[in-house]
Amino acid sequence: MTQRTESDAAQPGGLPRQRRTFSIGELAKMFEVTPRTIRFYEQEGLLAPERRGQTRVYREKDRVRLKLTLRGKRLGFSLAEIREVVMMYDAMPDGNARQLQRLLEILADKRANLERQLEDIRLMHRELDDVESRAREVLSGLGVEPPKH
Amino acid sequence: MTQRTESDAAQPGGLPRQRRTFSIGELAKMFEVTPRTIRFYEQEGLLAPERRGQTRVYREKDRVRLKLTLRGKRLGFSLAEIREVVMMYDAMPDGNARQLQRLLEILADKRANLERQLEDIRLMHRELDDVESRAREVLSGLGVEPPKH
DNA sequence: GCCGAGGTTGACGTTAACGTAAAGTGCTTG
DNA sequence: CAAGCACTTTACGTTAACGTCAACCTCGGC
Repeated sequence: MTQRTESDAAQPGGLPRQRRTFSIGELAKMFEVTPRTIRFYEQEGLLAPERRGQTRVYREKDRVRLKLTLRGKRLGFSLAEIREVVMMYDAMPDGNARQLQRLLEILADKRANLERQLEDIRLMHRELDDVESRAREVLSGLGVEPPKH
Repeated sequence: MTQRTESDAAQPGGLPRQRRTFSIGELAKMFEVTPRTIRFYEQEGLLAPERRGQTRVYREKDRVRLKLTLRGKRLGFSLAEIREVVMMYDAMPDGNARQLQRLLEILADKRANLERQLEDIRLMHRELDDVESRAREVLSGLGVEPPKH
Protein backbone atom coordinates (compact mmCIF):
# COMPACT_ATOMS: atom_id res chain seq x y z
CA MET A 1 0.00 0.00 0.00
CA THR A 2 2.56 2.57 1.10
CA GLN A 3 5.58 2.96 -1.08
CA ARG A 4 8.83 3.34 0.82
CA THR A 5 11.59 4.92 -1.14
CA GLU A 6 14.64 3.23 0.37
CA SER A 7 16.47 6.51 0.28
CA ASP A 8 20.18 6.59 0.88
CA ALA A 9 20.52 10.35 1.01
CA ALA A 10 24.04 11.52 1.78
CA GLN A 11 24.20 13.13 5.20
CA PRO A 12 25.20 16.76 4.96
CA GLY A 13 28.12 17.54 7.21
CA GLY A 14 30.44 14.95 5.71
CA LEU A 15 30.27 12.37 8.49
CA PRO A 16 32.61 9.46 7.99
CA ARG A 17 30.02 7.18 6.37
CA GLN A 18 31.17 4.02 8.04
CA ARG A 19 30.57 5.30 11.56
CA ARG A 20 26.81 5.45 11.29
CA THR A 21 25.18 2.77 13.41
CA PHE A 22 21.59 1.66 14.00
CA SER A 23 19.57 0.14 16.79
CA ILE A 24 17.41 -2.86 16.14
CA GLY A 25 14.32 -0.71 16.37
CA GLU A 26 15.60 1.76 13.80
CA LEU A 27 16.34 -0.99 11.33
CA ALA A 28 12.96 -2.52 12.03
CA LYS A 29 11.05 0.63 11.18
CA MET A 30 13.32 1.30 8.25
CA PHE A 31 12.33 -1.96 6.60
CA GLU A 32 8.90 -2.38 8.10
CA VAL A 33 9.67 -5.58 9.93
CA THR A 34 9.62 -6.36 13.64
CA PRO A 35 12.68 -6.59 15.86
CA ARG A 36 11.76 -10.20 16.37
CA THR A 37 12.29 -10.82 12.68
CA ILE A 38 15.74 -9.25 12.79
CA ARG A 39 16.76 -11.28 15.81
CA PHE A 40 15.49 -14.36 14.09
CA TYR A 41 17.62 -13.66 11.05
CA GLU A 42 20.62 -13.33 13.31
CA GLN A 43 19.81 -16.62 14.95
CA GLU A 44 19.68 -18.15 11.47
CA GLY A 45 23.12 -16.85 10.70
CA LEU A 46 22.15 -14.08 8.31
CA LEU A 47 23.30 -11.21 10.48
CA ALA A 48 26.05 -10.80 13.00
CA PRO A 49 25.90 -7.35 14.59
CA GLU A 50 28.32 -6.17 17.23
CA ARG A 51 27.32 -5.75 20.82
CA ARG A 52 27.70 -2.74 22.98
CA GLY A 53 27.31 -4.54 26.26
CA GLN A 54 24.24 -6.59 25.69
CA THR A 55 22.54 -4.57 23.02
CA ARG A 56 23.00 -5.12 19.33
CA VAL A 57 24.68 -2.46 17.26
CA TYR A 58 24.16 -2.56 13.51
CA ARG A 59 26.42 -0.97 10.94
CA GLU A 60 25.92 -0.08 7.32
CA LYS A 61 27.11 -3.52 6.32
CA ASP A 62 24.42 -5.16 8.40
CA ARG A 63 21.79 -2.86 6.95
CA VAL A 64 22.77 -3.90 3.44
CA ARG A 65 22.65 -7.53 4.38
CA LEU A 66 19.19 -7.14 5.80
CA LYS A 67 18.10 -5.33 2.67
CA LEU A 68 19.40 -8.13 0.47
CA THR A 69 17.81 -10.71 2.69
CA LEU A 70 14.39 -9.11 2.46
CA ARG A 71 14.72 -8.73 -1.26
CA GLY A 72 15.59 -12.38 -1.54
CA LYS A 73 12.54 -13.22 0.50
CA ARG A 74 10.27 -11.19 -1.73
CA LEU A 75 11.60 -13.25 -4.59
CA GLY A 76 10.66 -16.43 -2.81
CA PHE A 77 14.06 -17.63 -1.65
CA SER A 78 14.19 -19.38 1.68
CA LEU A 79 16.37 -18.03 4.44
CA ALA A 80 18.57 -21.08 4.04
CA GLU A 81 19.18 -20.30 0.38
CA ILE A 82 19.91 -16.69 1.11
CA ARG A 83 22.32 -17.63 3.84
CA GLU A 84 24.10 -19.99 1.51
CA VAL A 85 24.95 -17.19 -0.86
CA VAL A 86 25.60 -14.50 1.70
CA MET A 87 27.93 -16.62 3.79
CA MET A 88 29.91 -17.82 0.84
CA TYR A 89 30.23 -14.29 -0.36
CA ASP A 90 31.74 -13.31 2.96
CA ALA A 91 34.03 -16.30 2.98
CA MET A 92 35.23 -15.52 -0.53
CA PRO A 93 38.64 -13.97 0.09
CA ASP A 94 40.02 -17.13 1.67
CA GLY A 95 37.56 -19.48 0.02
CA ASN A 96 39.13 -22.49 -1.66
CA ALA A 97 38.46 -23.38 -5.27
CA ARG A 98 35.86 -25.98 -4.43
CA GLN A 99 33.82 -23.53 -2.41
CA LEU A 100 33.96 -20.98 -5.18
CA GLN A 101 32.89 -23.51 -7.78
CA ARG A 102 30.00 -24.37 -5.54
CA LEU A 103 29.15 -20.70 -5.24
CA LEU A 104 29.08 -20.34 -9.01
CA GLU A 105 26.74 -23.31 -9.20
CA ILE A 106 24.40 -21.76 -6.71
CA LEU A 107 24.46 -18.48 -8.55
CA ALA A 108 23.59 -20.16 -11.83
CA ASP A 109 20.74 -21.82 -10.02
CA LYS A 110 19.37 -18.58 -8.66
CA ARG A 111 19.73 -17.03 -12.04
CA ALA A 112 17.66 -19.75 -13.65
CA ASN A 113 15.10 -19.17 -10.97
CA LEU A 114 14.94 -15.50 -11.83
CA GLU A 115 14.51 -16.28 -15.50
CA ARG A 116 11.57 -18.51 -14.81
CA GLN A 117 10.07 -15.89 -12.59
CA LEU A 118 10.39 -13.31 -15.32
CA GLU A 119 8.51 -15.56 -17.68
CA ASP A 120 5.91 -16.25 -15.02
CA ILE A 121 5.45 -12.57 -14.47
CA ARG A 122 4.95 -11.91 -18.14
CA LEU A 123 2.35 -14.66 -18.36
CA MET A 124 0.64 -13.58 -15.18
CA HIS A 125 0.52 -10.07 -16.48
CA ARG A 126 -1.43 -11.19 -19.49
CA GLU A 127 -3.82 -13.15 -17.35
CA LEU A 128 -4.46 -10.12 -15.21
CA ASP A 129 -5.04 -8.00 -18.29
CA ASP A 130 -7.53 -10.54 -19.48
CA VAL A 131 -9.41 -10.84 -16.22
CA GLU A 132 -9.48 -7.10 -15.80
CA SER A 133 -10.85 -6.35 -19.23
CA ARG A 134 -13.56 -8.95 -18.78
CA ALA A 135 -14.45 -7.48 -15.41
CA ARG A 136 -14.71 -4.02 -16.94
CA GLU A 137 -16.92 -5.31 -19.68
CA VAL A 138 -19.33 -6.84 -17.24
CA LEU A 139 -19.30 -3.68 -15.16
CA SER A 140 -20.23 -1.41 -18.02
CA GLY A 141 -22.81 -3.97 -19.01
CA LEU A 142 -24.34 -3.23 -15.63
CA GLY A 143 -24.32 0.46 -16.43
CA VAL A 144 -21.62 1.08 -13.86
CA GLU A 145 -18.68 3.23 -14.81
CA PRO A 146 -15.53 1.28 -14.03
CA PRO A 147 -12.72 3.31 -12.42
CA LYS A 148 -10.40 4.68 -15.10
CA HIS A 149 -7.13 3.87 -13.49
CA MET B 1 17.01 -29.42 -13.59
CA THR B 2 14.77 -31.00 -16.25
CA GLN B 3 12.86 -28.60 -18.43
CA ARG B 4 9.25 -29.57 -19.02
CA THR B 5 7.78 -28.17 -22.15
CA GLU B 6 4.12 -27.91 -21.17
CA SER B 7 3.12 -29.08 -24.61
CA ASP B 8 -0.47 -28.83 -25.68
CA ALA B 9 -0.06 -30.59 -28.99
CA ALA B 10 -3.30 -30.99 -30.89
CA GLN B 11 -4.35 -34.61 -30.93
CA PRO B 12 -4.41 -35.98 -34.45
CA GLY B 13 -7.74 -37.52 -35.22
CA GLY B 14 -9.75 -34.44 -34.43
CA LEU B 15 -11.03 -35.45 -31.00
CA PRO B 16 -13.49 -32.99 -29.52
CA ARG B 17 -10.94 -31.10 -27.41
CA GLN B 18 -13.16 -30.77 -24.39
CA ARG B 19 -13.53 -34.49 -23.87
CA ARG B 20 -9.96 -35.11 -22.80
CA THR B 21 -9.77 -35.93 -19.10
CA PHE B 22 -6.98 -36.65 -16.66
CA SER B 23 -6.47 -38.71 -13.57
CA ILE B 24 -4.92 -37.19 -10.51
CA GLY B 25 -1.74 -39.10 -11.13
CA GLU B 26 -1.43 -37.83 -14.68
CA LEU B 27 -1.82 -34.26 -13.59
CA ALA B 28 0.67 -34.82 -10.80
CA LYS B 29 3.38 -36.06 -13.14
CA MET B 30 2.52 -33.41 -15.67
CA PHE B 31 3.31 -30.64 -13.20
CA GLU B 32 5.80 -32.48 -11.02
CA VAL B 33 3.74 -32.31 -7.87
CA THR B 34 2.29 -35.07 -5.73
CA PRO B 35 -1.34 -36.18 -5.76
CA ARG B 36 -1.49 -35.04 -2.18
CA THR B 37 -0.78 -31.51 -3.30
CA ILE B 38 -3.58 -31.60 -5.82
CA ARG B 39 -6.03 -32.94 -3.29
CA PHE B 40 -4.94 -30.26 -0.90
CA TYR B 41 -5.63 -27.57 -3.46
CA GLU B 42 -9.09 -28.99 -3.92
CA GLN B 43 -9.66 -28.96 -0.20
CA GLU B 44 -8.63 -25.31 -0.22
CA GLY B 45 -11.21 -24.54 -2.84
CA LEU B 46 -8.86 -24.06 -5.77
CA LEU B 47 -10.04 -27.05 -7.76
CA ALA B 48 -13.37 -28.77 -8.09
CA PRO B 49 -13.05 -31.81 -10.34
CA GLU B 50 -15.94 -34.07 -11.16
CA ARG B 51 -16.23 -37.55 -9.76
CA ARG B 52 -16.70 -40.76 -11.56
CA GLY B 53 -17.94 -42.70 -8.60
CA GLN B 54 -15.37 -41.90 -5.98
CA THR B 55 -12.41 -41.01 -8.14
CA ARG B 56 -11.64 -37.53 -9.33
CA VAL B 57 -11.84 -36.72 -13.01
CA TYR B 58 -10.05 -33.61 -14.21
CA ARG B 59 -10.83 -31.73 -17.37
CA GLU B 60 -8.92 -29.21 -19.37
CA LYS B 61 -10.38 -26.43 -17.29
CA ASP B 62 -9.02 -27.99 -14.11
CA ARG B 63 -5.64 -28.43 -15.69
CA VAL B 64 -5.47 -24.76 -16.55
CA ARG B 65 -6.47 -23.81 -13.05
CA LEU B 66 -3.76 -25.97 -11.59
CA LYS B 67 -1.26 -24.43 -13.96
CA LEU B 68 -2.27 -20.92 -12.93
CA THR B 69 -2.17 -21.90 -9.28
CA LEU B 70 1.34 -23.23 -9.52
CA ARG B 71 2.47 -20.18 -11.42
CA GLY B 72 1.01 -17.99 -8.74
CA LYS B 73 2.86 -20.00 -6.14
CA ARG B 74 6.16 -19.58 -7.92
CA LEU B 75 5.51 -15.87 -7.77
CA GLY B 76 5.06 -16.06 -4.05
CA PHE B 77 1.30 -15.70 -3.79
CA SER B 78 -0.40 -17.63 -1.05
CA LEU B 79 -3.07 -20.15 -1.90
CA ALA B 80 -5.60 -17.84 -0.26
CA GLU B 81 -4.65 -14.99 -2.57
CA ILE B 82 -4.80 -17.20 -5.60
CA ARG B 83 -8.19 -18.51 -4.60
CA GLU B 84 -9.46 -14.99 -4.15
CA VAL B 85 -8.78 -14.16 -7.77
CA VAL B 86 -9.70 -17.50 -9.27
CA MET B 87 -13.03 -17.73 -7.48
CA MET B 88 -14.03 -14.20 -8.33
CA TYR B 89 -13.13 -14.85 -11.90
CA ASP B 90 -15.48 -17.80 -11.97
CA ALA B 91 -18.21 -15.85 -10.24
CA MET B 92 -17.85 -12.99 -12.72
CA PRO B 93 -20.83 -13.52 -15.01
CA ASP B 94 -23.33 -13.03 -12.21
CA GLY B 95 -21.03 -11.02 -9.99
CA ASN B 96 -22.53 -7.83 -8.67
CA ALA B 97 -20.84 -4.47 -9.08
CA ARG B 98 -19.33 -4.48 -5.61
CA GLN B 99 -17.67 -7.82 -6.17
CA LEU B 100 -16.26 -6.69 -9.46
CA GLN B 101 -14.91 -3.48 -7.98
CA ARG B 102 -13.26 -5.59 -5.33
CA LEU B 103 -11.81 -7.82 -8.01
CA LEU B 104 -10.31 -4.83 -9.77
CA GLU B 105 -8.76 -3.72 -6.50
CA ILE B 106 -7.20 -7.10 -6.00
CA LEU B 107 -5.89 -7.14 -9.52
CA ALA B 108 -4.28 -3.74 -9.09
CA ASP B 109 -2.70 -5.07 -5.95
CA LYS B 110 -1.26 -8.12 -7.67
CA ARG B 111 -0.02 -5.94 -10.45
CA ALA B 112 1.83 -3.70 -8.04
CA ASN B 113 3.32 -6.81 -6.54
CA LEU B 114 4.57 -7.91 -9.93
CA GLU B 115 6.12 -4.52 -10.56
CA ARG B 116 8.03 -4.67 -7.33
CA GLN B 117 9.16 -8.15 -8.13
CA LEU B 118 10.41 -7.06 -11.51
CA GLU B 119 12.48 -4.37 -9.87
CA ASP B 120 13.73 -6.84 -7.28
CA ILE B 121 14.75 -9.21 -10.00
CA ARG B 122 16.68 -6.54 -11.82
CA LEU B 123 18.51 -5.58 -8.66
CA MET B 124 19.15 -9.16 -7.68
CA HIS B 125 20.49 -9.83 -11.14
CA ARG B 126 23.09 -7.15 -10.67
CA GLU B 127 24.07 -8.52 -7.30
CA LEU B 128 24.53 -11.95 -8.78
CA ASP B 129 26.63 -10.51 -11.58
CA ASP B 130 28.76 -8.77 -9.01
CA VAL B 131 29.23 -11.79 -6.78
CA GLU B 132 29.97 -13.99 -9.74
CA SER B 133 32.59 -11.76 -11.25
CA ARG B 134 34.34 -11.44 -7.92
CA ALA B 135 34.26 -15.20 -7.49
CA ARG B 136 35.78 -15.64 -10.93
CA GLU B 137 38.50 -13.16 -10.13
CA VAL B 138 39.49 -15.01 -7.01
CA LEU B 139 39.40 -18.29 -8.88
CA SER B 140 41.73 -17.18 -11.60
CA GLY B 141 43.89 -15.64 -8.90
CA LEU B 142 44.25 -19.20 -7.66
CA GLY B 143 45.30 -20.30 -11.12
CA VAL B 144 42.05 -22.19 -11.59
CA GLU B 145 40.16 -21.83 -14.84
CA PRO B 146 36.61 -20.87 -14.01
CA PRO B 147 33.92 -22.58 -16.10
CA LYS B 148 33.07 -20.47 -19.13
CA HIS B 149 29.31 -20.62 -19.08
C1' DG C 1 14.41 7.22 43.18
C1' DC C 2 11.41 5.82 40.06
C1' DC C 3 9.35 5.64 35.46
C1' DG C 4 8.84 4.79 30.72
C1' DA C 5 11.06 3.53 26.32
C1' DG C 6 13.71 0.67 24.41
C1' DG C 7 16.66 -3.30 24.69
C1' DT C 8 17.61 -8.54 26.08
C1' DT C 9 16.83 -13.81 26.47
C1' DG C 10 14.02 -17.83 26.73
C1' DA C 11 10.11 -20.51 25.66
C1' DC C 12 5.96 -21.73 23.81
C1' DG C 13 2.22 -20.78 20.05
C1' DT C 14 0.72 -20.29 15.27
C1' DT C 15 0.04 -20.61 10.28
C1' DA C 16 0.71 -22.35 5.62
C1' DA C 17 1.53 -26.01 2.81
C1' DC C 18 2.09 -29.89 2.39
C1' DG C 19 4.29 -35.18 3.93
C1' DT C 20 3.32 -39.61 5.56
C1' DA C 21 1.14 -43.60 7.20
C1' DA C 22 -3.02 -46.55 7.78
C1' DA C 23 -6.82 -48.76 5.99
C1' DG C 24 -10.07 -49.39 2.57
C1' DT C 25 -12.12 -49.54 -2.67
C1' DG C 26 -12.07 -51.05 -7.50
C1' DC C 27 -10.23 -52.66 -11.92
C1' DT C 28 -7.61 -55.74 -14.82
C1' DT C 29 -4.34 -59.17 -15.59
C1' DG C 30 -1.88 -63.44 -15.26
C1' DC D 1 -9.06 -65.59 -7.70
C1' DA D 2 -5.14 -63.48 -6.02
C1' DA D 3 -2.02 -59.91 -6.79
C1' DG D 4 -0.96 -55.48 -7.99
C1' DC D 5 -1.76 -50.92 -9.02
C1' DA D 6 -4.02 -46.56 -8.76
C1' DC D 7 -7.26 -44.37 -6.43
C1' DT D 8 -9.82 -42.91 -1.96
C1' DT D 9 -10.44 -40.84 3.11
C1' DT D 10 -8.81 -39.84 7.73
C1' DA D 11 -5.66 -38.19 10.63
C1' DC D 12 -1.58 -37.06 12.65
C1' DG D 13 3.37 -35.17 11.72
C1' DT D 14 6.59 -31.68 9.92
C1' DT D 15 9.02 -27.43 8.52
C1' DA D 16 9.76 -22.49 7.92
C1' DA D 17 9.20 -18.15 9.60
C1' DC D 18 8.01 -15.75 12.51
C1' DG D 19 4.27 -13.94 16.75
C1' DT D 20 3.50 -13.54 21.47
C1' DC D 21 4.15 -13.51 25.98
C1' DA D 22 7.01 -13.27 30.48
C1' DA D 23 10.65 -11.67 33.12
C1' DC D 24 14.52 -9.13 33.18
C1' DC D 25 18.13 -5.12 32.39
C1' DT D 26 19.53 -0.17 31.56
C1' DC D 27 19.54 4.43 30.62
C1' DG D 28 18.07 9.42 30.39
C1' DG D 29 14.96 12.58 32.47
C1' DC D 30 12.01 14.66 35.94
